[in-house]
Amino acid sequence: MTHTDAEPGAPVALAIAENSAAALVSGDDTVVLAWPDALAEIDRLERDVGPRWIWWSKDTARHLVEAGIRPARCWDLGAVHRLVNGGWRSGPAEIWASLHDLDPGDIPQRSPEDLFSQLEARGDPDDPVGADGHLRPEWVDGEWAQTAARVARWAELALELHRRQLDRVSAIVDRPATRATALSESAAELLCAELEVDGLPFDRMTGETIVAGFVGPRPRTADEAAAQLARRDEEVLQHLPPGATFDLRSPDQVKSLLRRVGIEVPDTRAWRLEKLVDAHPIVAPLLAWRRAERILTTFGYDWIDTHVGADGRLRGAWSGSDGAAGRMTATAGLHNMPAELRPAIAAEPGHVFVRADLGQIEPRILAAVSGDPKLAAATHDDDMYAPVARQLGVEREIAKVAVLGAMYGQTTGTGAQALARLEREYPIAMGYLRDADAAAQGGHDLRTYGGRLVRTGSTNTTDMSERDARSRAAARGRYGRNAMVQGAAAEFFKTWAVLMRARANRLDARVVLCLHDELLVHVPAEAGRDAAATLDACLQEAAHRWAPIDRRGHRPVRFVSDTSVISQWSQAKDAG
DNA sequence: CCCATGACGAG
DNA sequence: AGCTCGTCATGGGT
Repeated sequence: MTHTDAEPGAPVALAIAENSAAALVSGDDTVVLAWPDALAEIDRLERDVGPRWIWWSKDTARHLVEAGIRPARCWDLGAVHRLVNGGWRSGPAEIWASLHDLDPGDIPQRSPEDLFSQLEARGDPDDPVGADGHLRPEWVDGEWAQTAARVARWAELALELHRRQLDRVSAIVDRPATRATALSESAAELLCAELEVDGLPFDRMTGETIVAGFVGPRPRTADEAAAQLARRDEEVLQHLPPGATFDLRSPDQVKSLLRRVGIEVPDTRAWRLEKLVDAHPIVAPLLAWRRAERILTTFGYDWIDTHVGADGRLRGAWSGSDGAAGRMTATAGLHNMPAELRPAIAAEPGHVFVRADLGQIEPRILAAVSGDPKLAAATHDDDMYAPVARQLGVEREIAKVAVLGAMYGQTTGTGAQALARLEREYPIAMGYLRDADAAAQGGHDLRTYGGRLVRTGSTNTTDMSERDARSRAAARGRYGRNAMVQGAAAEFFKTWAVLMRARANRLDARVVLCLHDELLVHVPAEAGRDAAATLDACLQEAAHRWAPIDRRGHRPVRFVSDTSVISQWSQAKDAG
C-alpha cells in the first residue's frame, strides 16, 4: 500500500463515494479503494502516520466517524472557505469559484429540465469543469461519485484547492492567527460530525414527564388531543364574555382580544405583556398558555419522537460556523432547549457529565483582541467588572451595563453616562469597537482577530427615507461592533472545544454539546475528575494561544471557567 | 407551495 | 441594553 512514506501532518486528500469507493491522494500519488475495505487503510494511515486529511466538507468526516475512526488532523475546505470569505454558502462550487477568482454570482444552477434532457448538452461527464470555468452542477450533485476515476479526480481537486487556500490564508497578513484559525475551524467541523453521530444523552422518561407537566399526558387519539387543546384555550378564554372566540395562535387576534379588555399594545411579545399582568386577569393565563404552547409545538412529544433515537440520544445537524460572526449552530432545538427540559439531559449509567462555561467571555475577548492593557489588567480578577467599576468610580452593575453596552452598541439607558468614562479609561478597547462600528456603517467588510471575514454588505438606501437610512446604518454599526467581539469569542470557544476533543479520547470522553460558551462532556464516571482537570487545562492552552505569557512571565489576559462534574445538565453551578 | 412576519427559546 | 441562531405559527401572496 502507498502513502507509507507520508509524514505526520502531511496532507492526504480523501473523497468517499458512499458505499462504493474512497480515493486517497497525496502529492502525485492517487489510490482508489473499494468501500468499506478502504476503512482499514484509512485507519492504518491514521494510526501509523497521522496525516492531515483534506476534504470538501463534514460529509466525508461523517463516514469515518460512523466507522469509529476519529482523525486527529484535518483541513475542511468548506470551513476554511467560510472563514476567509464570510457568509453561509460553502459548497464545492463556491469554493472553486472563489479560488479561481470567478464571480460566485455566475455559478451555474442545475435547471429542472436538465434532469430529464439529453446528456450531451451537459458536457463530458468525466470533466468536472464546464466551459464557463465553473464546476459543473451535475458533477457537484453526484457525477463525481459514479466511477472510481471520478472519485479520484474529486480528491485530487480537493488537494489542489487546499494548496490554493493555504496561499489565500497566508495572504491575510494583517491577521497572522488566520492559519491557526483555519485549523481549529476545520477541527470544529469534524467535531460537528462527531456531535451528529454521537448525539446527546437524553432520558426519555424524564423528558416525557416534564412535557406532561406542561401539556398533560400524551394523547392517544386525535379527539383526546383536540380536547386537551380546547381545555387549555378555555383557561384563557374564560376571562372573556361568553361566546367570544379568538385564535390564541394568531398574534393579530390576540391583539384584538386584548383591545376587547381595554389593553392596547403594538405587539404581544411576552416581555411587553409581563408588565401588564395586573392590568387584567386574562394576561397571566395568556402567558402561561404561550409557554405550554411552545412546549407542545416545539419541544413536546413530537420533538422527542423525531429527534431522540432508540439508543436514547438526541440528535441534530451541526454546523461549525454560521454566516455572520461564525458561531456554531445546531438544529433539533439543541441550542434553544427550554431550561425546564434540562433534567432530561442525563448521563448514561456509569457515566457523568463534565460541564464548564466560560466566565465573562466577551469582555475578556475584547481585552485580548484590542490589546488594551488596562482592560487586560481587569481580567485578572475573577469578576472583571469589579476592577472596572473601581476604575470608573461607579457601581458594579453600572460598569457591567456600560461595558456590555459598548460591545453591543447600546444607544439608550443608564449605561450612557458611564460610557463617556469608559472611553476615557479604556481608549484602546473603545477605539477598537468604534473603528468596527464606523467601518461597518461605511459598508466596509471586517475581519475578526482570528481572521474571519464579516460581511457588512452595503444595502441600497436610495429609496429609503433619511431616517430609515440612518437607522439602517446605525444597525450595521452595531452589527459590526458585535460581530468583532462575538466572532472572536466563537473562535476562542472552538479552540477550547477542539483541544478538549483531542485530549478527551484518552479518557473515552466525548464532547456531546457545544453551546457558545459552554461545553458538556460525557465520560465514564471514574474519569470524571480527570476530564474536568483536562478541560481546565485545555482552557489554559487556548488562553495561551490567544494571549501568550510575556517576557516577565505575565499573562496579559486571563480566561476563567466554571467547571463541575454532574449527572444531569440541570445541575448547574449553583445546584451542583 | 413559497415567503414574510411575529413570537420565543437559548447564548 | 444588542446581536445571532432555529422553530413553529399565521396570513399574505403566487
